[in-house]
Amino acid sequence: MRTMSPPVGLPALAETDLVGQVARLLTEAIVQGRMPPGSKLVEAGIARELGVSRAPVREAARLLESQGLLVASPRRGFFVRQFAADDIDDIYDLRLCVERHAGVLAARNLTPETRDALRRQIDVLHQTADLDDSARQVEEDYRFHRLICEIAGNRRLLRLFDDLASELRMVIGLIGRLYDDPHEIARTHEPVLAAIEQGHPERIVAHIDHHIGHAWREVGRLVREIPPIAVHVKSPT
Amino acid sequence: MRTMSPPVGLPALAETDLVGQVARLLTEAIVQGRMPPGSKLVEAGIARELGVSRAPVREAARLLESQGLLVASPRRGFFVRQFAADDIDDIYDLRLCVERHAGVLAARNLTPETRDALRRQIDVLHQTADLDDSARQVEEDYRFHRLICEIAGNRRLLRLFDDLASELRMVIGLIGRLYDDPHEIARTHEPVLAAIEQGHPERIVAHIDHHIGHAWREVGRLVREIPPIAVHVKSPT
DNA sequence: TAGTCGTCGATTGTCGACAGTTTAGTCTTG
DNA sequence: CAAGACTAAACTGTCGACAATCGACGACTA
Repeated sequence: MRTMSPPVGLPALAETDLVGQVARLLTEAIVQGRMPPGSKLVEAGIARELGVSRAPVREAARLLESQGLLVASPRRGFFVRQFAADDIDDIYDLRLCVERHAGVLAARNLTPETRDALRRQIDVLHQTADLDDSARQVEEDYRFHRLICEIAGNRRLLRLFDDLASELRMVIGLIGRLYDDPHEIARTHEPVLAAIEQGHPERIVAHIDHHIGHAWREVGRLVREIPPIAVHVKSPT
Repeated sequence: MRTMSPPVGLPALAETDLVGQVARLLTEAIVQGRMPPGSKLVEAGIARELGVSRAPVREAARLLESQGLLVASPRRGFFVRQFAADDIDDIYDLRLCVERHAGVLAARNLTPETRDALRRQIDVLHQTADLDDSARQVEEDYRFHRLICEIAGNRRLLRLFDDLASELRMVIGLIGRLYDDPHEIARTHEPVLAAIEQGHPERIVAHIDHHIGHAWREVGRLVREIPPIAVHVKSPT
């Protein structure tokens, strides 16, 4: 009798994963603000819109639930997660914790190739700054930070970063525009990279603290300014 | 003026959340090693055993998938996650990152009550050490570390800790017994608490590093000793 | 008129069924 | 005897259906 070989993490050849596709679409809709926080996810509606039955939609919703983008309220359905000011603080606090660590690890693993990748991404940030495309700017910003986590070489850390980023994208999306001066933001990434190249843990942490701390304060301020997050949407509590 | 039904202390009616119950049972079975890593989750089997249909089982499986306890292999089903030595390193690395941060935050938020709670938990650890109940010992150990994360006051950080703990319990469960001298382990928690009471971030980090680093090396060694866990298991019983 | 109760449409939770795929076991062939 | 082909059983992915429940609205009462 042969032992059945369990999955070993190779990229699935055929992307026939319906649940995965639905999950991706839902995630997109949520972080882009098309499904605002507090709004109800009507299973039948989504299913009809996508031309599938409710089963895959519910399974996808469970994935997002475990990821924190949706909250399940028994017998009332799934609702898009709402963020209070506390949540912003929790997220940024954790992000700070994660990125500090990632920065130190990245410095340890840095190769000429990965260093160039980081530099190129800063170039992209500068180029994007001219486009006046806020969403794109935020996206490229995250890509830089994500690169650091990739270089750190801890897959679980990377996944955590992605989860946090989803939530932050969602918050930032509903704030509207974030950057007053995209070029300024692009520049503030440079000392972070410089510190990583130098390799002094203390300097790395200090610069990351400064960089992310700034975003934290900025987002926190905006969230507190616009506390009534809309809306006529039905909330689960 | 609105006449809301005045709260009369009724214990929120029994959780009829079938999916949640199934998820809890599956989690338990996995971390206890009754469903060994690599084994296949046969939906119909689980469903029959629990007296439900496959739909709730699949939804529960999606929750565990997003949590990392199961991996989905399209058209082949769900499998209990397998851990390689790399995974152990990733998990402990992240845990270290998280607990350092939690320790510093906990020191900042420490009150007489929370300090006493930590002390009491160390007492429990010493008492449990006499029982020669390895599983219980591991559980109480985690409870101490979890307390620190609770005191830190970041809900997302706490959830992350719980997720990591699930995975670690699973690994430790299949290693078998971990503690040579439970009393020794209990004692090693004391300097951590002392550092938190003192409140010097550097001391806190240093002691947590020492404490968790020790576990990391120990578990890593054991995992490398028993590398490939051959799986002939087709379905859990 | 404010608050409560009853009714009805809308939605969720769960189930059983079916088609298509994977797996295990057997047989064939070089 | 090993490797490959073939067959049957087992399993997954998805669907549609149905009962239970929720939320909204209007009728009723004090």
